[in-house]
Amino acid sequence: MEDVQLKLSSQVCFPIYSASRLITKAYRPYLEEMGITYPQYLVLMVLWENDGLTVNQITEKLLLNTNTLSPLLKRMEKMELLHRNRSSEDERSVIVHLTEKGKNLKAQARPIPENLIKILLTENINLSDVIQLKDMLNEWIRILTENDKNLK
Amino acid sequence: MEDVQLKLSSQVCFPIYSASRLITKAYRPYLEEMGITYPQYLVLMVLWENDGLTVNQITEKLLLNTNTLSPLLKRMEKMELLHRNRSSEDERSVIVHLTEKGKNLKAQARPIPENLIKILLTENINLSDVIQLKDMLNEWIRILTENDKNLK
DNA sequence: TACATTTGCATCGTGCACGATATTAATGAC
DNA sequence: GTCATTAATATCGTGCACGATGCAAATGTA
Repeated sequence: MEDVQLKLSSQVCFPIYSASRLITKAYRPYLEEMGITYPQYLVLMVLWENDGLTVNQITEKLLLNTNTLSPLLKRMEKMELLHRNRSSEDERSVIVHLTEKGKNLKAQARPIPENLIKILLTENINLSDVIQLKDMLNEWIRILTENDKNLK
Repeated sequence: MEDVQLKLSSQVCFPIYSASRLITKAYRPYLEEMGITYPQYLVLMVLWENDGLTVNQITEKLLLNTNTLSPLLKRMEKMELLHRNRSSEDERSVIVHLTEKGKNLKAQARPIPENLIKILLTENINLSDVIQLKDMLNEWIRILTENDKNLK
């Protein structure tokens, strides 16, 4: 059989793509209770850890551009999860602060990671496998981010 | 530091999400030459391997639903990459066939996987690591697909 | 053979992603 | 100080994803 490389089953990118979608889907029931989506949950995690970041600082942490984040933050502001204010020091920057409602969701989110990992850990995959996978993906992210920068 | 689990850096789902987006982005320059997107490339790969599948058979291979695939296939038909015809045996089914144009793209796509893997393989990550990662993700996909089915 | 159920596909609405482009503020060069 | 350049966001258009819903063909059941 020729063209083995063009077979879906021999590709590594397709499993990453599918796993990403399925994981987002697995999060959905938990996040739905909180009235948020997975990308919104990511924004909240960033702000729970470090409130008062600029839009640009959030883009760097989530590896998303402003053309994705601006409308997303706008929706979250409308949902009263956060405020957006121009920085007085640099009028170009927009600083994002959590509202009380946004802060309070943290308590509700606390059990989510453990619930997810419970689904994923099986007799075939243990925690050290997961950590190894995380490290490997982070190395790829480093490479791909670098590669992307060089194309511009 | 409490709430370590809610820190972005300690999550494994976020690297999968980011890596997926970055990989799609890395594919883009190659696919742009062919005038297609990554999901369209996936459909082509499925059909190159096995032409004349029904929409349902494609959804099973790509783990996508018809509400994603129907418009996608419609766009690809408009681009003259494939034809969609109702099955005469089962009038509910739609059978998808590649056009000559769609078939011919295979030659152009042949070098893509190798180019991508060249970017990803480094001194820190070798081919057996990649295969291990692929196997692990496929196991997760199996679990998550099962988990998703149980919720319905 | 009626009729409820299931199956295969499509449509609709919403929310990402992201390239391209625009806008305004800050910075740099002279 | 003037003007080009850069930086920080925002907007627009297009293409996914996906839950919810609709619809017609096939299947199952009494």
